[in-house]
Amino acid sequence: MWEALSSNEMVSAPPRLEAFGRRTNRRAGEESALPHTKRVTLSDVAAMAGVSVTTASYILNGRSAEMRISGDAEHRVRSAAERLSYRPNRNARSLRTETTATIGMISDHVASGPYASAMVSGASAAARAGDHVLIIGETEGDPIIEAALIEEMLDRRVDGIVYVTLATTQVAVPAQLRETRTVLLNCVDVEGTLPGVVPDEYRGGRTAAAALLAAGRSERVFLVGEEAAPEVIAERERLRGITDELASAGTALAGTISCRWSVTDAYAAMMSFLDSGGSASAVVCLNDRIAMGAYEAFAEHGLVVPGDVSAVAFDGSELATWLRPALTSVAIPYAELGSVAVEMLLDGTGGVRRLPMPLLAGASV
Amino acid sequence: MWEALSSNEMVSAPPRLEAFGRRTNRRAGEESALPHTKRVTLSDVAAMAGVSVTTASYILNGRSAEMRISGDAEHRVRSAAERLSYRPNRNARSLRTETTATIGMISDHVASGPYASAMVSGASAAARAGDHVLIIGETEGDPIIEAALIEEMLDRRVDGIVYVTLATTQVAVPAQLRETRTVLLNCVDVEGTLPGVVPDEYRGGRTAAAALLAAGRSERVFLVGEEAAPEVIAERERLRGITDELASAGTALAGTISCRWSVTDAYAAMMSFLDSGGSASAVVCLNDRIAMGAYEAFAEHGLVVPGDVSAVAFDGSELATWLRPALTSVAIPYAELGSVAVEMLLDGTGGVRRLPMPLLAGASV
DNA sequence: AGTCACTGCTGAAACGAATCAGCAGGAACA
DNA sequence: TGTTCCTGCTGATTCGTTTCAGCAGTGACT
Repeated sequence: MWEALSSNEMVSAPPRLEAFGRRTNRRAGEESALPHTKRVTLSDVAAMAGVSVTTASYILNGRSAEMRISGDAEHRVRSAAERLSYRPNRNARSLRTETTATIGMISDHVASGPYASAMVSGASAAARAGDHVLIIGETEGDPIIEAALIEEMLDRRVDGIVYVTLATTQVAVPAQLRETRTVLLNCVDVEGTLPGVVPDEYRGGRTAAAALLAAGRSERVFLVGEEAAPEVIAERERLRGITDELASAGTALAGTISCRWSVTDAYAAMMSFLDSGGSASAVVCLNDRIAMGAYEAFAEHGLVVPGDVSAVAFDGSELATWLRPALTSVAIPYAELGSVAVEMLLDGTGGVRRLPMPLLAGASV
Repeated sequence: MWEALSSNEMVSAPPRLEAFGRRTNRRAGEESALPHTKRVTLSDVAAMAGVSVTTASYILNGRSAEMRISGDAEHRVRSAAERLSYRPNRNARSLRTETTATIGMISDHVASGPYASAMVSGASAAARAGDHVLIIGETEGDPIIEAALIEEMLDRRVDGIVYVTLATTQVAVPAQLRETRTVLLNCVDVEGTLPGVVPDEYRGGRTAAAALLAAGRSERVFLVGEEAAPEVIAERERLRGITDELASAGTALAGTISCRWSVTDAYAAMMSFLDSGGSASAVVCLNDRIAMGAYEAFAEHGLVVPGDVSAVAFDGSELATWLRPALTSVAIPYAELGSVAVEMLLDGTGGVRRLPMPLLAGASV
């Protein structure tokens, strides 16, 4: 019914498998030690099925209807591909199509630190769901490494780049990023043009304050944490949310206990606050570690959480569940941030998305 | 002195830059919206320098001496490349050379969890140092995803794969991994053939025990943690190290307080131990979280660390420094594990390397 | 004058897929 | 008996590199 017209004198009978396995070794004496054994190519499949490479390509790319390929040919090609366990060479395909099914992820300290690495796995999962893979690179905050990594990714013709920062900040992104599709993750573009995704810190702030208000703690509420650098959005927005929520209940923060965002600093600051006669009915800690430091200071002063003093924090890390009593914390949805960023990249969605920060209820309020 | 012989009728005078910028747009009416603007290719560089593509390639690959290229031609090519800011297309190069300067990293839960993500950044840094990039994929422990990811990476012709597990285990790796160079990270091959790198858990165990002995705690020393699944190496080796070290001082473990490796479980187990009249001079906790749970139980029983009871643990996570008093912990060198794995991959080193687990001294002993 | 070696390059063929343009052969129609 | 249309394919080109094999031109030597 059909004629084999393939260039290398093949006729209908499919050659034996073993023969094929070897045929692909073109040059003699090239049995490399460890690396890739020569893999099956499309032309092997075509030859085995007795069709042209063109036809095989159309079939395997699902264009057989459009190209009016007979069911017979289709079946022969598919089973040949199966028997040879053919897998297309992505590099060759990419060269031709200018798409690589690859997403670059450039971060400052995300993968290294334990805090936000869920962004990586969220992104990785979403990439997989969209039939892409993730190339990652860490700049360690060095602009030179950053530039090199971006070049590297552009050289590999990634389909897009996710640019991610550990802290929720405003960033001036390197100009090269505008050469490809880019989505910002956990940061926003100073110029306001690039799409991105961040936690909704403002509403998170309101959530935290609302939790305290619901428990009747509206007086002597202190904020614990440091005023952050101007490019850090998180602190400013959270504070705005807290203030607004308290105001809506006719009250306000009693003050700020200033400290860096670490356990030991928070412990020290809270100790000196308490030592000097300070008294709080509730504290809003800017992250879970600060809350841990505060807990330690409370314990040392015989203060019981939540009886004597309530605490809410931000992050929703595992640490919050480890403390006794478990800490009520407004969570940063890291994994979701990562996956949404990748989805936006693949969809082509624009604008800045703000993801809700869910309240992780503990027993500290 | 030289003649321009390039195929497209170019003569010596380098054409204007702008002309080149456009020349590469072959088909008309193809100004795509966002994605890659057509990039400069090697033939653009060659044309501008008035040499053949071959010559340009040799020069830019540093083979000019070997190929006897004149300094003049070399200079012209290099400056053309510079002016056009030429960057080679990695896909095209990979297609020809069968090497991609890419390393695949397949993990079960490494990137997602906060614990071991430093392995990723260690690997990423080492990859960068070796002029490679890292493609990551998370299997979430699912063998189907795992197989798909490995295929994906082989399709992309990675130069090698780092196979990493969250827990230090013995694994039976998927057969496909043997198609490429593979290094195991934080796990060892059941068959014993694949190279890999793991923490030296046995010596880590000795280190932990030695720290207690040095402080004079040799009696009533309890192990806290659960007997792990048989494929988990960490627990068994640590225990062997602890036992041997104590034995060398003529003593032995007083017993095991069994619990899962989490804060709450450890707290509960330690509480019931203490409630039922148990008494320890020291505890060896199989990880930092267990120690945190133990701390909480000690505090509740009015026991002071290290006065009443000493504690050492394993992991060396940040948590150890957050506790009061700071926990003495035998650290898992995650970042180093990651970088060593990549280096082994690039070097071609074989065998299983065991990295020392440094003692992170706190104030708990 | 003829051979030779050397210098400084170049043409063309890969690599593995995607895709445009077209071509036999048969059926349908005038 | 042509012409046209449809079916079911295929050849050749392209993507951007690397690299093998070879080729003019020059000077040195016999």
